[in-house]
Amino acid sequence: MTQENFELYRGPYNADESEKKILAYWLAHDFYKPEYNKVTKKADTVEEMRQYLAENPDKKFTIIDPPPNAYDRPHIGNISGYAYQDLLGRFWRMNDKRVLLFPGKDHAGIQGEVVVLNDLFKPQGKNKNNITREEFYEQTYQYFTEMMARAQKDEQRIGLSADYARDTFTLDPKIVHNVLQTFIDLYDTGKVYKGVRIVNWCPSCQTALADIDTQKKERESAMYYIKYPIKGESDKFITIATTRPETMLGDTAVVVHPNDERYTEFHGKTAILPLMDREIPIILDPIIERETGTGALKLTPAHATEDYEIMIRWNQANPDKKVENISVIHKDAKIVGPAGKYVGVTVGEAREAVIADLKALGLLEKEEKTLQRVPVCERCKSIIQPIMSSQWFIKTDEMKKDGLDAVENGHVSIHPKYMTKKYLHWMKNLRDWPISRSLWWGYRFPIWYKGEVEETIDENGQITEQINGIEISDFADAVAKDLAKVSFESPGTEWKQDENVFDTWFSSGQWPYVTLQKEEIDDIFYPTNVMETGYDILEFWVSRMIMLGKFRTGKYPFTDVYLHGLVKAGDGQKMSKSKKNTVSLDELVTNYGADGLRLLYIVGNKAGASYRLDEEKLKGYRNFLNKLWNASKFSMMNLPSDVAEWTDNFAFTEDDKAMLEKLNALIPQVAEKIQKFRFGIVSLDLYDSFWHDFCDVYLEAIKQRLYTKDREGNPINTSDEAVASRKAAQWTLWKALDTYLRLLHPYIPFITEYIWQSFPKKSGESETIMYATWPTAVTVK
RNA sequence: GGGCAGUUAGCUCAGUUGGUCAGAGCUAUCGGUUUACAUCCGAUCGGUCAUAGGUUCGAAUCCUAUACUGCCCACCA
Repeated sequence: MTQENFELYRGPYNADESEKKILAYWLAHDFYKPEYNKVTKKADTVEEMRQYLAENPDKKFTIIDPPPNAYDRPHIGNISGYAYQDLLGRFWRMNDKRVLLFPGKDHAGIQGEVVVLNDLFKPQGKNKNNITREEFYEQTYQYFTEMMARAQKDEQRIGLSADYARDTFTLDPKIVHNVLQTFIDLYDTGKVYKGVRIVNWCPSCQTALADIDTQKKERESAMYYIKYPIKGESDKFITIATTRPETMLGDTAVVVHPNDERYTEFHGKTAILPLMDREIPIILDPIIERETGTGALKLTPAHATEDYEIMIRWNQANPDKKVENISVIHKDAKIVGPAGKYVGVTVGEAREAVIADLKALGLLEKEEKTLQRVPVCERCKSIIQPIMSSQWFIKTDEMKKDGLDAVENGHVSIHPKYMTKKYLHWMKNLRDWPISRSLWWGYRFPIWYKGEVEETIDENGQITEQINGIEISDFADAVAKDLAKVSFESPGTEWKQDENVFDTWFSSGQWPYVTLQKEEIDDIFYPTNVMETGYDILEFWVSRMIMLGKFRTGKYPFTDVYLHGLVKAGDGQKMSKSKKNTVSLDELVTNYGADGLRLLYIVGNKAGASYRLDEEKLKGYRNFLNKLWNASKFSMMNLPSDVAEWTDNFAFTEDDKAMLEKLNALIPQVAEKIQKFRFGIVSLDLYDSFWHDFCDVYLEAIKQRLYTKDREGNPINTSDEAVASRKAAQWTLWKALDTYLRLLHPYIPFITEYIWQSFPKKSGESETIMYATWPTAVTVK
């Protein structure tokens, strides 16, 4: 690569063109690899790197880049993360560390599946009913592979100096195997179990949905007030209010607030469930709002999420007076179980019949019109039925201890600090983690059944599971009866694999070590140093990485967590396609340069704080790049090519000394603040110092000393004194610009590299500024 | 309802161990420059740092309360 390619052309700085040239230069070398050896100026072998880092364990710096959704180009928010990750990487690289930024792409579970069903399969007239699971997986994998290549280009364009040769997809076979191994380890150590739990069930898609996969829809509905007689007191009733009267068939209790005087007389008594004539206890829970409805809640634990929670709470506090749950709605949204004459009809039909029968009995006190917000399936808009279903869980009681220990005892620091409270609050309230999802796109459970698995509801409303027609009490029972196995491979042709896939967070929660293990460099780079991500996934992702990392490797996966704020649209609103306030990455990079955009992400911003995509600021940063460009051109017009080699005692003036002193103060300040994750704040000082101290003050002050000709072209400054003064100014100018370029490189890598290419350098100096060393103070005499 | 933040010049925001911290950029007004600068430079205007108490020799900075704003979680029987 010759210098002609990087000449300081006339006119304003053209960021787009210049950055593309620099990117091509970087990518043509091994600069992004931690194997790069700045002494030999080529990449070591992995073994040489291993050796070197074994002898110099403090010389490594690792960030695992959060993998964005592979099916799309990274959005403005993902890109902002890269700016911070890359800043840290470049800073430490200049500070003599072997830096590994590890890129990846996520398969994105349910979101990914929805996208391919709409964008890939629907246009072909295909859906999950007319293709096989294998076809689906194969085509989707192919589609994702193509999309990932595109996403990688965007990462490169923003300047992320990641080791792209190691770019890894979450469904890479090696990763899959390793993630499944973790599940098997969890199973072997008794930390995973299959249990019955309430889930959001979509009767149309025939799948369980995570809360996040549901939407709320408003609809006209009626509130029914139903009188439940009190046992042994024929003239007394307790009235409940409900919008879903059909669920009363599964009622197992009535709940009131313990301090509600209206119901004190019923404490400990029993109500008679109308229509079913079932005796149900009246229990207490302070979560009940006395003003809502009648202040008395009918409890249907099998078909209402909150009721289920109340039941769990009550049963834990009252083990001797446990409340049952009774299922009366099946996966097809029809009535089943101990529901008498209503069995077999749909939920809607059951509602009408129940109301009619209550009226006939005189137990319907009144009904009122009301607006109800019902959960619907995000995909097909069907109304969700909460039902009991068998799901896989991870026991979190022990992992939770690790999760707390990591942060409470300072093994992992969270920036900003106040987010620690969010984390601990979430961790303390953590319950067992349901990890199965009824999807096709993801890691299928390494669980095999000998025959079909069926879930049925018996005459008592209890879920029972059968394999090949044989009833089993739980998974361990199935294993004991040789009806189920945990294994990577199929145990035989008659065995069928569990239909579920893992929750995406189960796999991405293992990302720091599975990536490094795939490359067989985990012994070198694990644990990593920093996890840099958005604060919105602190609980979802960071916490899981900490717990699973400790479980699987015995070590916490990183020491610092930096949480960036979210980028909002120019109007201060959250960016979303539906609001039409998104801006394309291409547009921003073309107009302001990747460097300009990086400055927007970083300058003046702090951890956890959101900020807006402000065009005015971007223009300001573009001007800054142009200022740097012009100041550099001016400097080089006035610098002899051998200035870097000068070592004389210079005749410094007060201006020179002031400039060098300013830099001496700035250098450690920038380094210190970056190490404390305060790089956004200190960049203001750097920005200001360059523009003001260097351009406005120093450059203007030395112009008269630099000139060798006047306006008419006559020689000036020819005396010995003037020559010595010019020399001091030239050297100071060179030293100052050299220092600013280095200090600025982690923030604006492209333009600093571009200038560096033509900048006078000492012999033996790094060809790329990426491996130039962080500046040190100059002694001024 | 629970949790976490924010409230500083017209606008967007800095100000982390309480003592040159009352700031930056943009905007506005005025002046200058064009042998680096789609310009750039200099100057000016502008805030009782949400409100009320408290701690302190001293508080934008710590504590309490109040009022707004935003985000996350739960829920609406």
